[in-house]
Amino acid sequence: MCYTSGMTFHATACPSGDEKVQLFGLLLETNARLARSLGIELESSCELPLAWFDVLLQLRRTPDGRLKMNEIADAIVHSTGGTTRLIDRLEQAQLVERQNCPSDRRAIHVAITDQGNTKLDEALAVHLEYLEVNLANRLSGDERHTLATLLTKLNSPR
Amino acid sequence: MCYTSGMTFHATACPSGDEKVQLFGLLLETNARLARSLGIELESSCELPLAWFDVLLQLRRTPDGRLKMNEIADAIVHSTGGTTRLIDRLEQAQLVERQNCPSDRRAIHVAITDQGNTKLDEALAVHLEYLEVNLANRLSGDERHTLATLLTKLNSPR
DNA sequence: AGAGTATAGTTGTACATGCAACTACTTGTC
DNA sequence: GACAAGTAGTTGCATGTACAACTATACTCT
Repeated sequence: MCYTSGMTFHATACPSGDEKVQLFGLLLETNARLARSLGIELESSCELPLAWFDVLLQLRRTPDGRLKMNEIADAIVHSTGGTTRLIDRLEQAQLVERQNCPSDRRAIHVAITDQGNTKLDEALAVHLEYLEVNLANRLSGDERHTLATLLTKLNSPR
Repeated sequence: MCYTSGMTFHATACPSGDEKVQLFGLLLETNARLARSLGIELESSCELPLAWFDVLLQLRRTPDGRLKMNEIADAIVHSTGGTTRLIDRLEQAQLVERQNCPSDRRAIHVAITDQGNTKLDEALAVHLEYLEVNLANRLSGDERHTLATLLTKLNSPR
């Protein structure tokens, strides 16, 4: 289809080659490759699954190292059910702890522990090295800035 | 940490706010959100899981609608084991079929069927509409072109 | 205050995926 | 031509995640 000029298969003018479709595919693929290689790296150097790293990083970014379950779920783009069990595992590994929220008895605060902070520092060192190879080597500072801008637009709601 | 000026927690100068770390996080997050929303869309309008769509699209892009197992696995960034079962499901749904490869008796050709082509056309219509809303509405043609260029660089091996 | 609705989080269940071990075939080397 | 090494794909098993149903708490409106 669409390749050999003589063939006309699908009446719909073959949108599989559409510029937007290709771009979207490229985004999915790039992400999948990078996530996979980073995951392997983190797992093998720190025994830290990428999802755990992501959680710890979100907590670190917070002023007091603490987020509610649903905030975590949203930040890491998981279901709330999935997040419950993910946090179960992180808590069992003593990297985070659940705390009651005084103002809302339904809510749970998830706080990073000292062990969690230590682990995260370790992982960040690995991550930074990874980024040197996989980001900085491929994109200039300007390009990274542009990419960040474009992704932000893409990511914005509505 | 790194936010309130008075706090100095981690001696490592807090790389969680590093520009590259943030960019990488943004990439993961953007991708996760888009993949999720597209997945929901495709599933609800076409009963087609995103992974199936991805396989069909890869096959469509090929001159003769056919790929070997390991080519598919690489293209969609799955393990070969995972790909085997994914193709099992697609074959059971009669969207693709396995064919023996005459020149290498270990290899299997996976070919898209007529039903697969029909389903893919359906899904592409939904996808195109989705892209109009989520891509074209947010990024101009130039921006999309730039994004494609940057992602290609990121995706390139080495 | 009470009824109804909304929200936070957990749990049962199903399923998709990765990894490692395996079989079958091919290729290279002597 | 036989043996070793490499490659293609499948399978057992473990695990991580989503979805939907559920419990418990908060909010709203009268």
